[in-house]
Amino acid sequence: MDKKNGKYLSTGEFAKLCKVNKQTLFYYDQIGLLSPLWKNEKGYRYYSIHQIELFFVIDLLKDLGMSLNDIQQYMNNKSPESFLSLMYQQKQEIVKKRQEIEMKEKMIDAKIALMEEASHLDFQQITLKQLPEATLYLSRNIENISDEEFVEVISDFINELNISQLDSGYPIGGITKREHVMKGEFSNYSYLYIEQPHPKVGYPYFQAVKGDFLIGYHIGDEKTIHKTYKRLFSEMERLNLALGDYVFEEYIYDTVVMNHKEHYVTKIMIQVEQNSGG
Amino acid sequence: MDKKNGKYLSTGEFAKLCKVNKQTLFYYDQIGLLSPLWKNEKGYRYYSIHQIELFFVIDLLKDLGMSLNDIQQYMNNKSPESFLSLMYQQKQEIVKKRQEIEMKEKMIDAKIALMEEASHLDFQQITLKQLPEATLYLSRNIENISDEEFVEVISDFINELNISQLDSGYPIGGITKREHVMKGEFSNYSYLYIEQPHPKVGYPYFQAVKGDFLIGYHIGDEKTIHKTYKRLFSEMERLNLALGDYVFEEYIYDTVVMNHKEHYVTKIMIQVEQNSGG
DNA sequence: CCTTGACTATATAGTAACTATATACACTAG
DNA sequence: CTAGTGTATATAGTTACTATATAGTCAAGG
Repeated sequence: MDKKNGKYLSTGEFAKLCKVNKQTLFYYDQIGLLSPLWKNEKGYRYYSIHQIELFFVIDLLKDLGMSLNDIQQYMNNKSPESFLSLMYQQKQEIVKKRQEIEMKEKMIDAKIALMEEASHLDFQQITLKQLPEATLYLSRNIENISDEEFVEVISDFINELNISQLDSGYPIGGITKREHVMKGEFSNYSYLYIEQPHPKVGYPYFQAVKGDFLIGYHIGDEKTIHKTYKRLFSEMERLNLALGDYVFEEYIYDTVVMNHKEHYVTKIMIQVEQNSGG
Repeated sequence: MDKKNGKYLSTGEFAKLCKVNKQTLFYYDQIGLLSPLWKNEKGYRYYSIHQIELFFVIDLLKDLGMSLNDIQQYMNNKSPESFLSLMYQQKQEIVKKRQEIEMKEKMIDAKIALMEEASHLDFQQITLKQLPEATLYLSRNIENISDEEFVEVISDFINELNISQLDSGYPIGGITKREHVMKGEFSNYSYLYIEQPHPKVGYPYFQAVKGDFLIGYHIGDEKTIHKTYKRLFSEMERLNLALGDYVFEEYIYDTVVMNHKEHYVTKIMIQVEQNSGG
């Protein structure tokens, strides 16, 4: 693997092989990270073809998030043993990175699915649907809490999602109990939730009640949501339906895709039952 | 999902929730990427809890390699449609990223395997082994080429590895034909090669001849490799073996783990056959 | 022999996206 | 009313390049 000791590569040639800017190699030489095997009397740099391997390792470590400084620490202290232990370390790093990327890919998939679905919806329409069982991750109970507590809860909830890698990319929703809805406290949520399309085992999930839901959409600020609830209630009456145990609310369009509150869209899913005395 | 319109978050609180430096939020405000919902008369910033969603999307896009400038272009031009097309775009990006990471993980695995193996070797030992079939990716034929051509070939080879994602992390080796070895031209390689432990389909591979190999290690500069060949040849004579069709050479320890050429280790694998007139 | 063009070099400044530091004002608890 | 924590702005520093300006080198062609 060393046939042609005679031929060395100029900075330009070596840069092309490494697929980097020539300036980058000047820089690496300057900081002493990767210097050419020799310089001629005019200061011209000449790299050996073997140095490409070294560059590739530097590039790999860089990609894995190591700083040039840390890489240099290793390079000043090369040995098969230290390289091996470095590789074991980087193996752990890359596994974490891969898992993060896989999660982000799922998040993107979820956002695409949500947006595609939304694009085919008529927000004026009120529909009765039997929803399939979905797995939800819940916050702790948040009935009747104060503003400060609410912020704390949502912070904790988001932290849990981060730590346990449960941010599926689906919106965070709120669950309101029948008793609060009856009193007109539409936004007195009992729980926050996030749907888990690929549930992991070993976490305390809330299995969403499968069942019939009346689904409608509120367009505009949350403050006027009672109007939409009113429309939904009349529809329930028309269809001879009774309010079930829970109502689910989630944003379809929010600050991520809309500039003004008037254009936000909230999906309201009211659990319903056939009225006994039909 | 909007219970507590009353409570806003200060820069510090919001930063904690986003898991970033407070300064970063100042910076985002300054460049107009993410500004608080309102500022009070003293200049204090107040963020809505909903803005966390926006931050998460910014963070996601940033992780996927978008510049803050490009993210801002989107943010100035929000709509469900543009968000959807952005997500489709980013889906492609992340698939590429995932594949790259998977490849790098395999490279690290390969380097760990190689280093582990090497650490258990006695480089003085000459051994006779039956090697299992391995899949190799070959360069074009490079017999008797000039220095300049050699550099060109190795450049092309490395480019192919990059383009076709065939850099397995295994060392690049050289194959010498019997006829050149007989003439003492140990480094007049006929091909360069790289082992493919997880071969992809649809590429023109060279299936390494399964067979018996005499394996020895050369320590030091490639220039003195004839000495090691001499040792190997006497061993072949002692064992009554004849030279087979090919010899494989690859670096075990090189510039990546050693500082001086005297410590480089080259593995020499000579294909052998039982002498007919034993 | 001279010029042209493509290379090489150094030195310096600019870039993105923070990050740290210095200084000053605000608010809350004891 | 002061100490401690928070907020703000302004400015400088950081990493890993990247671009620009200026100048020397070299080989080929006229």
